[in-house]
Amino acid sequence: MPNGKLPNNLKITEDIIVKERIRIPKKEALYKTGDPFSSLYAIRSGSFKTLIEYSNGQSQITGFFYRDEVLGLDALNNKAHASYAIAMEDSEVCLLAVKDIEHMLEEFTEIREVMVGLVGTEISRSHNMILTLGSLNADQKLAMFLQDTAQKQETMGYSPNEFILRMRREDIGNYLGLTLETVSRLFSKFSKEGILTINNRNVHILNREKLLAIQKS
Amino acid sequence: MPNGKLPNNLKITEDIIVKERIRIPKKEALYKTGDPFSSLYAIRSGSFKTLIEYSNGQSQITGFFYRDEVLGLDALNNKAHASYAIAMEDSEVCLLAVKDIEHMLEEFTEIREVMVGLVGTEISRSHNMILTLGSLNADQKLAMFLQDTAQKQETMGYSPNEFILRMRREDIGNYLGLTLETVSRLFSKFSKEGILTINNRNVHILNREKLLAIQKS
DNA sequence: CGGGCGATTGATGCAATTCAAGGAGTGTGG
DNA sequence: CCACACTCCTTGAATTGCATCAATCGCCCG
Repeated sequence: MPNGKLPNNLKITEDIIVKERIRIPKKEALYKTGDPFSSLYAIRSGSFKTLIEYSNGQSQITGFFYRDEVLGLDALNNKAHASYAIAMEDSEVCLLAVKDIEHMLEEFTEIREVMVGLVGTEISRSHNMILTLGSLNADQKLAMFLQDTAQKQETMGYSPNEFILRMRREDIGNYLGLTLETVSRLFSKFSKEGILTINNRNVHILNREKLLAIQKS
Repeated sequence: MPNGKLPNNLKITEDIIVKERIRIPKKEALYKTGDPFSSLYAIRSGSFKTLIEYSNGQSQITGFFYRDEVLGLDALNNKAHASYAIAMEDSEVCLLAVKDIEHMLEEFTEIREVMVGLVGTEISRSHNMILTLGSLNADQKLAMFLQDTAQKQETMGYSPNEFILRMRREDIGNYLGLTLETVSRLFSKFSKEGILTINNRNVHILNREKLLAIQKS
């Protein structure tokens, strides 16, 4: 499970994991800070952003999530969500209702393994984000973001070199610790350098080597 | 378990958790990137920093850890450590040898609860770090760091307002995404403003209110 | 007591932000 | 289906927060 995905062969009693689907319209919240930890959520279609609110009203996006990824682990700590999950487009999720997560872990080896994988993935994802925010410059950050997005596209079975961004410039900037203007300028710069073309939110990566070079510079 | 601590009442068969202590001298590694996931480590005395190495040779400190905190969760993902843990002073840790972590989880409800707590704490700690790195300015970052350190001191039963920093200015800077010079200047500035006194690594916080105000500004 | 690492402080530079204006795309209601 | 409004994006110019470069100081520790 390299990317926090649930395996397809997961067949669990419905009493433990309810495969109920729910629809979340664009811009609406799947969960909010303080919501009790009642479920994990596997994305079946669409995409989400997760964000933390800071006490002065600002907020920080902590991740973008796509099909087959799992949301909600931030509530493990104290049984309440510590962040918001907002749909970036009309989306569908499967509820993995956790009536009692300890109970669930007790019963099924399969679930245990899955949970350890999911949690491990989230930890390493977060550490990677700390690395990005803490030590990369703006060019490197955006290059990293694009590589990451490309890879997620590929994982979903789409072309890694041609995709639609689901979020605004402002969100990308917030996520990377930059302003929306800087993000926009970087897209223009990368475009001039022949690394990609960008029309509104349609990205076409032309030179992945160069992107990698920037990221590692 | 608000802070990733192991409860004192933890009594588990030695076959599962070996309470063996090992000593790690200052500057030496408890584990390195790539080391197989053989144990978790509970700090019994001393302190550690954890860091990720970036492909170009730079590194990013992801956390500072003190007595009763647990290290090693970064290996959950793929059974190998993704970071370094380096002792900042002569330290002692208890090995929580994980011969088979799934097996361990299977046997003991207590361990399951502890693990969920530890893992949840690490996730929320990481998210908090993303928030700090992504959206705070230099003053706010250092204020946050000092508050955090003060709180950890208090948790350990020491005065939250008077403590010794175990790391160099360079490490604080690296951790916060700043240079060592900026950190030094900020200490001087805070000192001039009567927020604290600092002599070398001895910190005395004089005005915690002001520190909080900076952090939330 | 001397060597060396760590910390401070100053001068300068630059990357990214801020402020500002205009343009382009999207959706909605007439 | 068009017009208007609104949100999002781009680009330029000025500003600034933090980094970089550099010199000196001072505290340990052998």
